[in-house]
Amino acid sequence: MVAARSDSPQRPLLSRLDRRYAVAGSLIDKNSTVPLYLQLAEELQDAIQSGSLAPGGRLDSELDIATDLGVSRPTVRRAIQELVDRGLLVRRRGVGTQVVAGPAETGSRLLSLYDDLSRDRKRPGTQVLSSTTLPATADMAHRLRVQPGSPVVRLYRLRSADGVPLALLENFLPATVAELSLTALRSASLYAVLRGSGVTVKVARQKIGARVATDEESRLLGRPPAETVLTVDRLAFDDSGRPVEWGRHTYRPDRYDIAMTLTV
Amino acid sequence: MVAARSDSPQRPLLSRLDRRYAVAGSLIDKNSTVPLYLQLAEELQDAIQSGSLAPGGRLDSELDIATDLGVSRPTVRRAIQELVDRGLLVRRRGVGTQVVAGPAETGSRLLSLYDDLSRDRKRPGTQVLSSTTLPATADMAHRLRVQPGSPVVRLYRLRSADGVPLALLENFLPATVAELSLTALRSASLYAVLRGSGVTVKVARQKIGARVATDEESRLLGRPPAETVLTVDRLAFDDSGRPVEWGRHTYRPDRYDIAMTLTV
DNA sequence: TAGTGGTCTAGACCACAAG
DNA sequence: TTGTGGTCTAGACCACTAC
Repeated sequence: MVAARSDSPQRPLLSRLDRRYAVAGSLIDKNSTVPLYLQLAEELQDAIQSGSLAPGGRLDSELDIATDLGVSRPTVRRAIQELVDRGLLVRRRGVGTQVVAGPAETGSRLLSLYDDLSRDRKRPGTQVLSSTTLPATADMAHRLRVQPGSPVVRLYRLRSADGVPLALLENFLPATVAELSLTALRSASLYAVLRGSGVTVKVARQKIGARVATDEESRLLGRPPAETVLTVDRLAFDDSGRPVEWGRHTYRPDRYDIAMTLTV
Repeated sequence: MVAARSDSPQRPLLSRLDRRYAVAGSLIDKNSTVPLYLQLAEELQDAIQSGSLAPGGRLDSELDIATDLGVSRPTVRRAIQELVDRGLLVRRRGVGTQVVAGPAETGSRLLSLYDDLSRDRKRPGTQVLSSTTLPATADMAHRLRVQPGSPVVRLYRLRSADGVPLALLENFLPATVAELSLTALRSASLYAVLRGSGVTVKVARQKIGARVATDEESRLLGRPPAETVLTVDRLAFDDSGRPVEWGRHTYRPDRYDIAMTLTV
């Protein structure tokens, strides 16, 4: 409701502002450790997803919101930009900011299958099929920027949702990157485990494709032979720009697809 | 080269700054219509992709760059943020900004297949197989936020690269959105044609999956029956947040995959 | 003409990492 | 302690849209 432009223009501007301002005090907490622009972004997202801000509806101007909330315009702009990046708002100069139509999609469904499943309340499970250290092939060495022959950890995991096999995850990591706890890997995503070891994944580049499953993949995924699989080939980098993980994943396309929001 | 921190710390700081400053004048043009932060972002991207800024290399601090170039720190921050979003740079507080390893990937490969192919110099071609207006089914009406039965344009196109069939593109648009020139569609992307009609696509939500091709798809794509196809199901919105296009696309996975960069 | 978002400035204080 | 990026302020001018 806050920052929602009234659809009844006959109501005086000032009283609308005043009414909102009375609520504004509870909106953002300047003493919180959470940045103001993130607090405001979350408030706006809640308002959109709860329907208080209807699709097609216009927000108040950035300056109005800033005045109402007692923050600066750049802070408001940054909050709005967050939601533009998430595909929930669109802006036009000379016009204003409007809510994008359609259902409020949830998270990314891009980087962590485990977290995706958790968010969808799907009860994720992980079976570590194999965990070995082997010398880097030329291909691995090239991708991971290590010397050929240097030790690389290979993880091979079967990810399931509600007990049904969903994906085969093959990952390669330079052995120098981290010691991995197999126990932890059963109940968390690889990136979460890495974070616990001080490795922060910041960027990933990936390619999505499709092909016919191998016999092994079909067997492990509990599918008839020669079915289709969705594939993801990913290289992840940490916060110093160094490659820390190369992943080749195959998904059952009858039970999973990759969702994303694009902004121009 | 500009803004590259020297790897030889014995060189005095001041002379490094002076040397860069001499170049700085040609770097950005304050009278250009191109925003300063975009000019700087392009300069930095060129420096990274040309190898002047090596993977793992550190940039000068934001304040140093701002001083050198004679712009404010927020402008420099915004330029750097652009490249962080593109997955070329990573930042750590207390440490600095570093270049992400790996080959400089080109564009998005996400929204416009036609533009992707052009960028890769692949000579894209389009055959409009069908262009009809039909009443909206319940499914179309729900997605496009129109009344069931209201007129919807259905486009069915075969996209090829260097003469080889690559993808089947089926699109539905509310007839009120735009008049589409079939001639223009043969030599441009749908979104480019829409833009010419005053419709600006700002946001799109899509799901990527895979399945076995239908007989018709196999025939049109010039493939044996029952091969795998990569599928994209997309809903696009214009700059007022209104749904303007629903697309169902199928790709030959042996000749195309979907590449993207993710940032956390 | 009035109002909107887009860009830019010149400061400030802070949390964090490293020496 | 020093330097880094992270956040925030309080202005300013502009291009564009709608009336």
